[in-house]
Amino acid sequence: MNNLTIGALARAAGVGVETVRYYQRRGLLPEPQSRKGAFRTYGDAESARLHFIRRAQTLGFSLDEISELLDLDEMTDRENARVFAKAKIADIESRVRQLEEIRTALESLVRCCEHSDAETPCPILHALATPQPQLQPALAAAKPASRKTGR
Amino acid sequence: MNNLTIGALARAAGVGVETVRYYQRRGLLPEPQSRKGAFRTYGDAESARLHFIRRAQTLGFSLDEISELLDLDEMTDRENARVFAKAKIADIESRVRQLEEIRTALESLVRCCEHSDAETPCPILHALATPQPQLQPALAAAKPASRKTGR
DNA sequence: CTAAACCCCGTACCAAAGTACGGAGTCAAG
DNA sequence: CTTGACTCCGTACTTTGGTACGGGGTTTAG
Repeated sequence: MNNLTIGALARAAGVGVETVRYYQRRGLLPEPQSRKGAFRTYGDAESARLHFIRRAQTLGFSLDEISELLDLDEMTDRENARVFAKAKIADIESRVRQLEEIRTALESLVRCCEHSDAETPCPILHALATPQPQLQPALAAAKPASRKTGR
Repeated sequence: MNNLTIGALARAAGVGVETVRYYQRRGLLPEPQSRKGAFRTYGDAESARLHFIRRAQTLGFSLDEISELLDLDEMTDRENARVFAKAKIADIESRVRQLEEIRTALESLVRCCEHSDAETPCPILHALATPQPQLQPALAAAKPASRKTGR
């Protein structure tokens, strides 16, 4: 319940005031009811939400997807929430697997070059890009909208 | 060395022809020298590169970052490549850690709702968004450019 | 009480990553 | 040798996720 103004909230999350307002317009952050005089005040809940949004974003989730993730929290339909959450988990696991493949390749690159400063090429990333079984958007499970990869 | 036209290449990666051309303009894909008549032809190298780009993208890397990753492959300056690669590895590990936190939270959500279909709220994501120690862009380590999170 | 710093709200503008379109040339099948 | 699908190239438009600005009002430190 630490009462923050929009500016303090924004600063705490390392974003601009305008960004906070933008998220409010998008419905990612609620417009708070509490006010100190004419100014809105924000508490820990909003702050946590904002931090979550930024974190999820750096991980490649779009604001729409983040919206879905946040909605899980308020869902009253437990059955549905479970299904949804499981889809998200699968998606996340797939991301982790792919990141680890890339990391492994980068590690080979580092090791490969460790003791030689030759100028021979060292095509590691080549191995990386092998025929992945075509990653399908597990995220769009419930809503078929947005991203169309094929055309 | 399977000779593909741009259309076949694009289809194989699940993108549009325009996207391939866009990547060429950005320098992510080379414009091939080989031609069959008046039409350019593409081989496995280009195809692999394209697949890699798409994969990295879904993981939240920007095209500029992907460009850097791909450049590692061709770098002759081993010393520099090593440093660069290590920074990328650190970044990837941080991403993985964060993804796993989110997964853990989602799993709690699933378990928490497993046996109760009550309508009480179940604020799991709340726990997720706890005061993360301010994620700094490890990616911008070598080049301070682009993303300015603070203002 | 006043000045600096901050909020409110609206509209406009921006960069990244495509996507669409259109006219012209080309290739391959029938 | 024509027809349909595809390529080439250029320019223009779109969506996403913000930023910037400007004209107010408000707060609070001095």
